[in-house]
Amino acid sequence: MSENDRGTVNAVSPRKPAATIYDIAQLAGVNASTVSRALSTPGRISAKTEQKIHAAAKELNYRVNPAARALLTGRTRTIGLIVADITNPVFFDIVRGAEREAAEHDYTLVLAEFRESAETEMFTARRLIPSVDGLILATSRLEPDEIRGLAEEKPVVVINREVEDITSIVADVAPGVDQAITHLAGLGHTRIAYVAGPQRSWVSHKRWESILAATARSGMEAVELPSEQPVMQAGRAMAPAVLSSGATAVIAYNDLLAIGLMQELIGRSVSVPGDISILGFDNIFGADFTTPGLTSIGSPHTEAGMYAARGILSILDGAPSDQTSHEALVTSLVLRGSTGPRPAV
Amino acid sequence: MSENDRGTVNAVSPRKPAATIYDIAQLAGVNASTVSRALSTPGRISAKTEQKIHAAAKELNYRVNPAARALLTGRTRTIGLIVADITNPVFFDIVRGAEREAAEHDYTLVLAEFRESAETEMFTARRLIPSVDGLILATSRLEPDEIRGLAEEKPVVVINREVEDITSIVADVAPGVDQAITHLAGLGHTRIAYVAGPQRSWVSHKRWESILAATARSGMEAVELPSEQPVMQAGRAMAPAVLSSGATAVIAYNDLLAIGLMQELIGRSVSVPGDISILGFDNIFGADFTTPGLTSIGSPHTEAGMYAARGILSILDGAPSDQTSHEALVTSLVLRGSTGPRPAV
DNA sequence: TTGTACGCGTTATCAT
DNA sequence: ATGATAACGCGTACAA
Repeated sequence: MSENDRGTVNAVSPRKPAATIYDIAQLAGVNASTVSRALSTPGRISAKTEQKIHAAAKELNYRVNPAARALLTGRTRTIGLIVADITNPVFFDIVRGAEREAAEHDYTLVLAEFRESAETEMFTARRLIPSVDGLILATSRLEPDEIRGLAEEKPVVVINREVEDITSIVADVAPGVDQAITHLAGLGHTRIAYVAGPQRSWVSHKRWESILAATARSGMEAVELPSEQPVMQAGRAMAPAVLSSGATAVIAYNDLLAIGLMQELIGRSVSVPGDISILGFDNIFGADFTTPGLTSIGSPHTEAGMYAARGILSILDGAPSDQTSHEALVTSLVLRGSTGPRPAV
Repeated sequence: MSENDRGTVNAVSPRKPAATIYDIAQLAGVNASTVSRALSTPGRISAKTEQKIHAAAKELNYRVNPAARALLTGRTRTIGLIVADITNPVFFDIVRGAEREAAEHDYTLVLAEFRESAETEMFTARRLIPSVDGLILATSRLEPDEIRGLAEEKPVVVINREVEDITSIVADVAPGVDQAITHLAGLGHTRIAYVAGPQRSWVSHKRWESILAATARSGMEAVELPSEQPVMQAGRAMAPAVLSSGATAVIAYNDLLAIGLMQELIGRSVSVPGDISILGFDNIFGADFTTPGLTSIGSPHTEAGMYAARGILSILDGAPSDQTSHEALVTSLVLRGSTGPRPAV
């Protein structure tokens, strides 16, 4: 019954409570509303009292209470970013870009990862959406309708996906693929294999279509080889199919597949790029760890994250949300050692 | 003057405002406070009205307004994580662990990156601290006093660093190093080189001390070689020093150094592990991209992030904040192909 | 068991 | 130019 009963309270709060505008008002000898004005609408106040108020604020180490402000304004100055897998190297550049752009505009990034089903993703989105001003979905497995539903509550931007009525950030694959095919054509290759990603992957199809178009333009042949999963092990497993495809250059759906394939080929004493050239997509962290380094068609992931955050901010500023803005977001070829001249027959 | 003047407003808010407990109260025909109780203190309410309220809440798709709750309770259910560099592979596992643990307890992770000076870090911390319940500093360059100052406002936990009076999460290097040295001893090595990290790095010294102790115990020699920066290029530059050191096995301060060194050695036709064995620290993403794969002394980064978040939560629950809790957080050896028998002389 | 009333810190609308 | 006051949504002590 004693006041010591709730020992937990004491243990947490030798912390001094944060100063409020009332504390400042008292210290500066003015009204709290004057303090608020001095701090949020500078210039509307006599220079002298403004001085005093700022001095008092600094002395008390004042910073606004975001909750109080949010309660009134409805804005949290926070952007949520939901990714499937934080440790996927494709994502941390996106995270970085979004965080950078947010911080630039004095916004804060809230990050969440869903590792399971679309159900988990929806759960996560629902959990986050009340506390953010907008939501970025970096690799959503949600249905278009679900995404549009979220967008009715708060601004939503998707990355690497196209959803009607939703702002989406997608890098244009064509330039990078064109560079890659031109590069390979210049090296004398005439038959290309594409190790595809997951059947359901919209991105994988886009990449394949782009390759088809570019090879056709260069008078080359292209063949698509289905793979199991976009991971290294699956890449290794593709070696036989690749070897029997007759292709002298392989483009894999992503770098992990490419690296696995390359390791397996080298393990079988197939020279890369002597006997076969290998390219990946994404230019992930570590693509330069391999020997030879992996030539890759890279997307500007950081920029994608930045544009996504910027998209949220501009919707908050009143822009329509259905504009797809891939402009200025293009892939490009990153040349390393895994591509070389077509072997003499 | 017309009501169309503020066109921006219209553009943003075809969005329906979120439902409040008042909306639920009206729909269920009860008072708002009853709704609040039904939702936050289940059981204190007649089963029948509780049913009605929950039904109404579901129908209106109600979720609490975090700002309102935070204003009242002083808790945001949010944990801030500040890292120097999101794209450093050591960090995303930390991020993942912290996010996972936070989500587990219905907390949300706020992420911020400072890429510059300690000044930027302090600025970032100050920006974040009003809106979070606690702060994790993953690689702080702040002075101990600065960190303690932050800890006066909100719970603070540091990772990979020890600060007096501050909960710190540091993996115990010894077990991993012991395993590594035992492994190398078993392979016949007797002279080890340590390619050190930055002079000022507390972690690098710890690693060196641990190596010294372990090698002494095994009757081996160890020599420390200073490097410029913990990056691949610097690792490449270490090749001559390593070769002239007389060591048959090298442990690098981190995997990037190790990979750079390995690439350079292989480029000089030095066989790895035939002529020299190489180990790194951290077991980063991509350590298996190299040929041979890099043997590395790994830390459980995900767990570190989890423990850090858990530390914040337990301080919030009333635990003292000065307990250093490295228990159960130990390094271990991840064996790959870059280590092998000592070459015959 | 349920309703009433107040306060959290801030901004905005009045009035002075 | 500045002070007084209401309002944001929620939780809770108190009253009924």
